[in-house]
Amino acid sequence: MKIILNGMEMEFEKGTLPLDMAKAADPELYKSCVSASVDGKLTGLYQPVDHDARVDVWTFADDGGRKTLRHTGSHVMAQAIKRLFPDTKLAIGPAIENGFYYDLDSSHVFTEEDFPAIEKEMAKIAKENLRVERFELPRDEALALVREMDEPYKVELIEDLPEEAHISFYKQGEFTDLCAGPHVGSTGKIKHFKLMSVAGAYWRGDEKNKMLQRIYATVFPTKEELKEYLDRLEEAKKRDHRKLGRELDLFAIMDEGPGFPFFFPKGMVIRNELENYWRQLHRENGYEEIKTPIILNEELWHRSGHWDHYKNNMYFTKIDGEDYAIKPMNCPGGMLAYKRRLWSYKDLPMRVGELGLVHRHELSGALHGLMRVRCFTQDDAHIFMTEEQIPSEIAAVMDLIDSVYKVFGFKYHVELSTCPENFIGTDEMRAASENALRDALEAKGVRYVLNPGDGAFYGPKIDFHLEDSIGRTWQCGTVQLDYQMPERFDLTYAGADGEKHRPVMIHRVAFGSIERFIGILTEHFAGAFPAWLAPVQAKILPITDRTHDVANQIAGVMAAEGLRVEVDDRSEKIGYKIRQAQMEKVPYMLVIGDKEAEDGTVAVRSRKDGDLGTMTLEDFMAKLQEEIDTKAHD
RNA sequence: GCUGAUGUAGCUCAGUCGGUAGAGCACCUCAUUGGUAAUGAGGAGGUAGGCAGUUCGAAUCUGCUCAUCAGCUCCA
Repeated sequence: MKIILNGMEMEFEKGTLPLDMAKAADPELYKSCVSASVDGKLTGLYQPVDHDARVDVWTFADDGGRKTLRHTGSHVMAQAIKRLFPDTKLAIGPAIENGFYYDLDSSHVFTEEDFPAIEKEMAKIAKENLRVERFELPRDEALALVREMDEPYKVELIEDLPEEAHISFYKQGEFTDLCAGPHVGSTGKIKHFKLMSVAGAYWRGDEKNKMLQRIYATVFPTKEELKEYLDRLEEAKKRDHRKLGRELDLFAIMDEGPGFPFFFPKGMVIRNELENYWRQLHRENGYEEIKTPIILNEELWHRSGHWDHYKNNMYFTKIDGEDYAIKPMNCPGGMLAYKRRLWSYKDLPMRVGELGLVHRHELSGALHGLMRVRCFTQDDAHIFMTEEQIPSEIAAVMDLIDSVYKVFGFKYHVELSTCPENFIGTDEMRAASENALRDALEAKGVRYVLNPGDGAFYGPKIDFHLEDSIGRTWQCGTVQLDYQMPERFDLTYAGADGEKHRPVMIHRVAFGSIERFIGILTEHFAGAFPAWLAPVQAKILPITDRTHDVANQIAGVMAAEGLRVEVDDRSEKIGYKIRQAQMEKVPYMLVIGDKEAEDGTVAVRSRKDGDLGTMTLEDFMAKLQEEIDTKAHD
């Protein structure tokens, strides 16, 4: 039969294993191969190929290889756990991004203290080097087997499969598990592993179901790769915005206000610079700005649909005996602002921005530093437009968001969420709005993940996701197309025909929330903010008391130009002052000794490149100003 | 909200068997006036997250509660 093996055309006997194909093709590949796919389907190295096919053999460097090794890792862990805690019932144990997990139901409550024992047993299983063997059973026999094994979760899984399905199992020594596979050939491959954490997880991801115990772990082909991964995690922890926020005195969340962040003077500098940038950008792109109240009466929220669909996340209050709500979103206020007068089609598209403070009652367990809070400021805007204007406005918003992320050097991915089950509009509106967003993505050639039913109750959305320091992604920007609110609020404009027409609207944010964005930014730059955002742009460090006056003069000149400077005039040695400024991640340090004081120069040190030598104050200021104006970052 | 873990000085942490707390950094004072990541000496700083309980005695054991961390669910 004819096989295209990793792009090479080759000839093999029917029934050859991908493993043997690799062996014949390339000894290097044979040594490092972990898995294989046949015609794009991941089936491993040990399922014979009996027809002409494209076979790709994967190493650990490939997704398929990683997935396969880690999947076997989860079986080895499950086997170890079954040996140590025999009454444990197994649920599911897939490979994930950086490792694998297994969901377990056990009378034993697993804690990290159990890890060494489990790891020891896993090492033993690796040493036993058990063959991992696949077998298939018809559905009824498979059911009988898992019933006999007393694995209720597996029974449930099989019961959901179609009658005629043939069900695959993998067996290694005394351990057998229902599993689609594939796996590596033997447990001896699972050598360099580590159990990471235990957590609860609902059976089948549904909070109405029983909560199982999930053990996270990882496995790598070599000791070095495992160590490198663990080191990288350690490094990433140092970038955690919660830690840096405290160390750099930017922001904090106190026990007295869970989910309600405080911003300190240095954090406020960053926040204000972001807002200045935002305002300028939006002015340039034809946006106006408004501010709507934080508290509005309850009736408004009935009209908007929030009462029916968002009540659980809202805070309420009473004023003069009347019911009021604290806004969880800015749109109803924006609707009222639009309705203040009649508009003409000539006024559209109307782009109205608002840095709006919203409050949402998030579940306590969901709170996470600045990333997930209970009050935050959205850099919101509502665009009111005619239907014809939809494509160009969506495209413009996507470009705007892209340009914002480019300024910071962010990579991001895009997701399209379609209307949810509780969507409040008609089927036509659902189709029109979903198509408009899909068309916009496709016209731009943007690759996206599809999330069916994840949109807002009033419409579908395109989300922009940014990564945090340990690879978790957070939704920041979003573009939502909405036919609903204009309907509910009876928004109109006068068309060229003199008749009233209904506008369509876009809800959109670029930062998402200023708080979350600052959290992501802090981790992205590891606290070393570019000069335009840095709370202190230059720190002036006199070497002795003799140069204090000159240092203060320099600071005065710079501050007069709007630069953010501090003078460290403590009687400490220069090395100590530098160390401290360096730890504060101040972009520039100006060392002022007798020499500089006499010449009227400054000795410049950059936090990144160290000593830059001596230059005139004017030259340094021009350089710094240039860096600020271009929003340059490392 | 759910599962598990954690909570000692501003920060990072130690504290054995239950006998009312200790270090480093930071802070303050004094001396030192120094050239690119830590000068030295001294001082101040804590109702042990909170509330109960057990005990002659609780940071330590128990219960409840609050907060945080990891994950699930949910979301900007």
